[in-house]
Amino acid sequence: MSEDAANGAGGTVAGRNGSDPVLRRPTQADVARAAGVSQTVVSHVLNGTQPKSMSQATRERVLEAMGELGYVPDQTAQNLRLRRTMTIAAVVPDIVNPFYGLFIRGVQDEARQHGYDLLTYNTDGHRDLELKALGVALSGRVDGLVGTTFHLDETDFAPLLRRGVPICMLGGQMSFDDLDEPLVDTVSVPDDSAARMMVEHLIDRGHTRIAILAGEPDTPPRYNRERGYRRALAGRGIAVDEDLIRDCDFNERGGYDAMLGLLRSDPRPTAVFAANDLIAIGALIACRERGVRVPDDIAIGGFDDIPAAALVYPALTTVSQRNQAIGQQLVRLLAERLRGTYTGPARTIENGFDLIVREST
Amino acid sequence: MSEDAANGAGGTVAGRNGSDPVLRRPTQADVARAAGVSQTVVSHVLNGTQPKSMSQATRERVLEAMGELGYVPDQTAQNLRLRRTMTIAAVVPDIVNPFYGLFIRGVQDEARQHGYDLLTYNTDGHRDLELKALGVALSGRVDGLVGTTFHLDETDFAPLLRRGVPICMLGGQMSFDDLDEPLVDTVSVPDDSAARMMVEHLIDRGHTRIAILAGEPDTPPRYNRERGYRRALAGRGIAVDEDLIRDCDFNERGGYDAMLGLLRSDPRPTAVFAANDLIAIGALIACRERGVRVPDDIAIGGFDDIPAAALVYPALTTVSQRNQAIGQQLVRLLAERLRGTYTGPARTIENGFDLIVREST
DNA sequence: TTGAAAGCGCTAACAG
DNA sequence: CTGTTAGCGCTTTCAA
Repeated sequence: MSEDAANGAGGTVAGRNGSDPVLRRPTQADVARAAGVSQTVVSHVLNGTQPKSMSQATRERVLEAMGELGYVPDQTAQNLRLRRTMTIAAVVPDIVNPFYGLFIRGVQDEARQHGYDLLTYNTDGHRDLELKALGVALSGRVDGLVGTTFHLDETDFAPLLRRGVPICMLGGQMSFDDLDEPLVDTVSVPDDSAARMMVEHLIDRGHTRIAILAGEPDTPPRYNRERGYRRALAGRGIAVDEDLIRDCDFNERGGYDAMLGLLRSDPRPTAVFAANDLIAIGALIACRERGVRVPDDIAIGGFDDIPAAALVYPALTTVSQRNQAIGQQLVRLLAERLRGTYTGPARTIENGFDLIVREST
Repeated sequence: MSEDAANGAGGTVAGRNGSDPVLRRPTQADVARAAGVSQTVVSHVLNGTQPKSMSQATRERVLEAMGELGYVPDQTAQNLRLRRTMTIAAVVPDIVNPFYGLFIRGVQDEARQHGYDLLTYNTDGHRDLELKALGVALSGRVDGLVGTTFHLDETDFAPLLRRGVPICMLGGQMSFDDLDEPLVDTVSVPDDSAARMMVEHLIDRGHTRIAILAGEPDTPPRYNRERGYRRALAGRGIAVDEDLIRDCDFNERGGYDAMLGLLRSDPRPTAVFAANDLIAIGALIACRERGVRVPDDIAIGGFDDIPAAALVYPALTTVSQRNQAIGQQLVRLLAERLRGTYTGPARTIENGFDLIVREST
């Protein structure tokens, strides 16, 4: 109502294709006109600049005009002018995977804490989509980047870094994790040590014929977890049977299919280490269907400690990555760079992990 | 390297607080200078405007300069100029809830299809956070809005609608769902009918003493699912025992706690309808702990068909909302409005649902 | 076939 | 205490 009147001549704009007319957003100029001041003043009361000097009367007049017009500052204009968007991007393979869902939630909460919005990208672990996600940072849409990628290396990140866009990644999954001098801040999850701990737990339970449902080939998690598996066996003097190392998709279906294959092998393994909980749960289901008792006939260990791990039957022994905390941690590192609080070389924070023994082993 | 040189005088800018110097992003002006043309021409080759007229030679020179400088158009400038951001916002209570995780994934995929990026907001079902999410749309950061809110009504959406920002919501959860003339497009999930179907299934199994773990008070899902529950009982001539209607949080903990309460009631219910799968899973765990067999002693039905529902033991009978499809559907509606392909009155699409009978009932 | 210039809405240096 | 002015990087009319 008052908004309509105050917009003055030409205050409305034709809706596209003849729908209801749409109001033009009021601008600072509109507010200034309504309050009888210059646009500058409006900007100043908006931003609280010139704290001492402005007269109380003017400020109130402006505030009132803003209220009447329903003025809301145009972020796109602020973004251009201030050269920042107060938005960060989070890149993950798949938000539906509870591990990344929790991770994103941590990112989200921490980002809000610092006043940042969050743009999310699912890459499904495909390089082209991962690159596309970097593109949004290159085009100035976001101020920084967190997340994890499977197929990017330092040269992919370089253009961003050169332009001063800070990047903080979930490490231990990055291809360039082995570089001497990391280029981006990372929270590193020591996948190999964690995997090793899990497999050693299996060995401690008396197993020697231990299979691994290793995940998708050519991905960092796969690589690191398999490495941990091999080291655990080697450390205890157990020979690796390559036939016990099985590829599979990182989800229930993958675990289910691969487990069926494993059940046909002779002799059967007495324990299996699944590269993530989704795989482990799929394996659990395969066993149940085939009448194989867990853990009596076969022990199954998982990885990630997603919420469902505690809920399946038998409850899954797994390794916790504290994923929500990782997301928060990452944003904290990023925020320090965005604020300029920290400007030093790349940092690596080693994330902890816990072996969580439940019923499946 | 070439980028450095080509930026020419003043091409670098001091990093904040003395870190490595950071390159200024090349602009169209930089490209124009390098190619010996005007900025206008650069813009034209970038956007393919003036398709016929430009000389091949010029175009190539410009393209080459772009490549050398590593030019990427500044989205914030485009946003301001074009008055659109190619970004939409998705508002959900909690992305960690698999129902919304899947929903978001659907939104994400469909949005990318149409060239839109996605800004996500978790509200935890709190009105203030829901309003904050609307704020980003008001400030011009996004071109449209999808998602679901618990505590907003038509008056909250009005300012956005007035400004021509299209909104498409997951209905059946909205407070103004009962309005004669809905103001926003909705994909409506008929919670009440679906809940009714579930409860009737329980009755068909011979149960008459049926409890409901109803979820959080004063939320639309709670309201609608409880209504379906009441109607099912009424329809079969079963009196409602108000003591069998229990509040709980929409998660496993809530289901667990409420179920323990229910197990203490005398006489015990022989079946319980949980307002979502997370609640149902919590209830399952409570039963297992107390040695109550499901479904023999108590049958449990859920709602949502999250992936874990098929994986718990016993596998959960539930009702599927086809949630990923809902997200896609919503974005499709939104995209039509953004493109101007559709400009008519608000549409409501009734979403289907399926009763999925597994082992828990 | 190309270029000059206006302006999207805002911030901030500077002048009065 | 308030206003003038110059852009941020881009698109798009209009003129040459």
